[in-house]
Amino acid sequence: MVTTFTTALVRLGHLVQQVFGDVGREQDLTPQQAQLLCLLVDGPVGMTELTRALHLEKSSLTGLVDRAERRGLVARTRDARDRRACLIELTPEGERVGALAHDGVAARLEALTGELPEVHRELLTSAIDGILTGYAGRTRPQPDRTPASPA
Amino acid sequence: MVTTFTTALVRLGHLVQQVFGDVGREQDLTPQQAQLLCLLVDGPVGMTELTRALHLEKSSLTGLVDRAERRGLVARTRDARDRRACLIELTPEGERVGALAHDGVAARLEALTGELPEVHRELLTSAIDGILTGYAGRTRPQPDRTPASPA
DNA sequence: TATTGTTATACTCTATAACTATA
DNA sequence: TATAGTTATAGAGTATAACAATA
Repeated sequence: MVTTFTTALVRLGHLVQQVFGDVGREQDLTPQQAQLLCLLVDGPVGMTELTRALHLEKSSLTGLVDRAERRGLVARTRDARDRRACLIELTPEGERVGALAHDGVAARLEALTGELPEVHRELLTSAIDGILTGYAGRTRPQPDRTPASPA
Repeated sequence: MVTTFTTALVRLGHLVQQVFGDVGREQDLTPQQAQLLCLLVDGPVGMTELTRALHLEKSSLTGLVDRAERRGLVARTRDARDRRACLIELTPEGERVGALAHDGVAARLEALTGELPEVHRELLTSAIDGILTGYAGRTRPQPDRTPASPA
């Protein structure tokens, strides 16, 4: 079915988006809201860190958080140490929905990959790890036109 | 850095989205337009087939094609055999930009994965292949609540 | 009747630029 | 001055429902 390695990667990317969309729809969340909630299940996160994790401009994130707050899923709290900053945390309802979304994504991906031998899973995990490390930092804000030289 | 396999898959999926965004930006395309153009580089495709490939409602696709058409990147042609249907094809400008986007995505992904041993690349490719086969068909339109039984 | 695609409508998502408040 | 976040604005993306044209 799939021919080249890069084609496989592209399709996998689409699949992951689709999974977030499908899972989000079950909880009446947009894919973006589902991703946001999944990021917050481990505890409060600041706006700046969220922009990096979601690859969004800060104003885009403001809107995303606004809508999630309006739906009663998250809350802003001022950071006591830096009064410019704020932390985004899940409300009780956000915790509930976020956990369902998080587990839903994990369950779907587990179901899809459950037949892979554990050895392969570990191998692939570390391989992906290396890929991710390679792209770290080279995101939009830096107009870096040397994609082939990691130096 | 990455702990679980599913987490790795999710991050890899986000990376692919990011690559489409970065590449698209260079050609002044939105990520969605970049994906559309990449799908059309092999030849004209009908609307219905595009909705499946992009996982969009038909009305959403109408808008996406409208905007791409307004930018002179694609053109609609009526299907002679079925006069309800139409085929979407790239304009000369769309061919140029689409090829740049397509090659840009491939180049970035190749650069990121170039250091992986060929054996791992093949393993990852076939693993993704299996994953994709598993999810095929079970998309939004069918409210199928049995994710574990491929029957 | 069913299918292909569009239109109307209402949100959501996103970026750029300008701004406020704090560091 | 620099950083954290918001506001204003404009455009793009998306889904639902109703529709037209063709099969």
